[in-house]
Amino acid sequence: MKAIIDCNNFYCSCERLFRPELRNKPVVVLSNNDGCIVSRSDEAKYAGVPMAAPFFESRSIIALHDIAVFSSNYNLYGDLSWRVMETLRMIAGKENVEVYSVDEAFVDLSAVPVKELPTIAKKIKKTVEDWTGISVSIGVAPTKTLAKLANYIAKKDKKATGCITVLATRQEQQKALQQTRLANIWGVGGAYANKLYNMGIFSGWDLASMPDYWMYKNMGGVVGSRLLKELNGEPAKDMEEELVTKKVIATTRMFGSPVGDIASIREAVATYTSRAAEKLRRQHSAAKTISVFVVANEENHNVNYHGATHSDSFTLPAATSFTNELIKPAIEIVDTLYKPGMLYKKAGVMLSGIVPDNSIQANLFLPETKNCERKLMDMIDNVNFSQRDDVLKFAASGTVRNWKMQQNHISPRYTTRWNELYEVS
DNA sequence: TCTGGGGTCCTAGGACCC
DNA sequence: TCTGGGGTCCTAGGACCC
Repeated sequence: MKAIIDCNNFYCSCERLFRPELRNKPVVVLSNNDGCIVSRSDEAKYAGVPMAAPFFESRSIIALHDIAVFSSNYNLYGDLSWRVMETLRMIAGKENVEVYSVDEAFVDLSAVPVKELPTIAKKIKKTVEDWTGISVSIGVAPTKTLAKLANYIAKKDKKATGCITVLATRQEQQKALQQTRLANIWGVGGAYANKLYNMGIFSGWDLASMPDYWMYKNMGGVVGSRLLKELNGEPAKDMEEELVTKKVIATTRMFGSPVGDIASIREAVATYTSRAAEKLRRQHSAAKTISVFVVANEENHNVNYHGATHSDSFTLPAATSFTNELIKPAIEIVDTLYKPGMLYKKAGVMLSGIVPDNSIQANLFLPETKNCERKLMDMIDNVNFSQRDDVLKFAASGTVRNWKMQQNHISPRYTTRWNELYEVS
């Protein structure tokens, strides 16, 4: 059996942890640049705030219900996420935990007798909540997909389930599948859901009853076959090893407001490159190819028009993880993409052709300067990581940074900065 | 006029996830 | 006026090779 442990309204819970007066009050958290609503407390959901909708569209409903608004504070969420995951690793054993996202983890419970699953789930829930202050929901079932389904049911009616649902028998699974619409099944997105509704397939159970060749043909080949197995209790998505190395590393951002001067765009791209290189070094990799794109801020021609994207890439003579070696080609690409007189609203950097970094330790065969650069990178990463912020940066990244995103409702970094520490009076 | 068979690698695009 | 960011996997199709 597998469990999925999912933090309830994670970003909102993090904010409320340090603002106890907001407990039982409606709260929302915004995406980068204060663009969309990405997390809502239960009270905000009841008030009718839609998920993933633009912030400005909900302003009136937010004012009406006196809803607390926060810009996203990734320093805070990252730190609390780490605490939750550490707790799970301590309870279940490191090798049985797969961190799936910032607020979710799968836990392998195959060693636990079926009878004891509800008790264990309760224990996990209580421990995480006692140790971190973050409430969680838990779904348990034989496969990852059914565990996600169990978790969906646990969250849907928190009072009835106590935020825990175990689907151990086929009868329980059948009932759950029958009462769940397709779009809420893990692995069925909007495009497939519409297609299936038009074919007269509505519930998870309908889908689980289709033949394999049909799933292969209509649901994306082997992806569909795997989904069918998972729905029928046969694991097709295994627990994954921790520390899988990413194959693409991207850092992309909207600007706070449209930007026209090339100096700012160079700064932004240099900054994104630094961040991407940092992610690269964290997984002990080096990249061979860097691509850069900019998105123009053009007039809207239709609803779905998001402006023209211009991109180019550069393949390095050898894979590297050194920020300075990546910034140089990145800025050269900016210079070829940039058109004077144009306004831009977004830029991004992508690193690919990722290979293990073989110069992590001082390398006898490299010139001494290379080994110094490696030490320099390590030092920069250590300082920036301990502060959870860019204390040290390359000059190309700029100091004024007037292209930076808007964060008009940001909360303090309570847990990662001494001078922003939560105070008890 | 007639034009093989089998393979690899790469890229773009579509679907999905949180 | 104002709509995020960062990933994954898979397939199809083209280029190229012998």
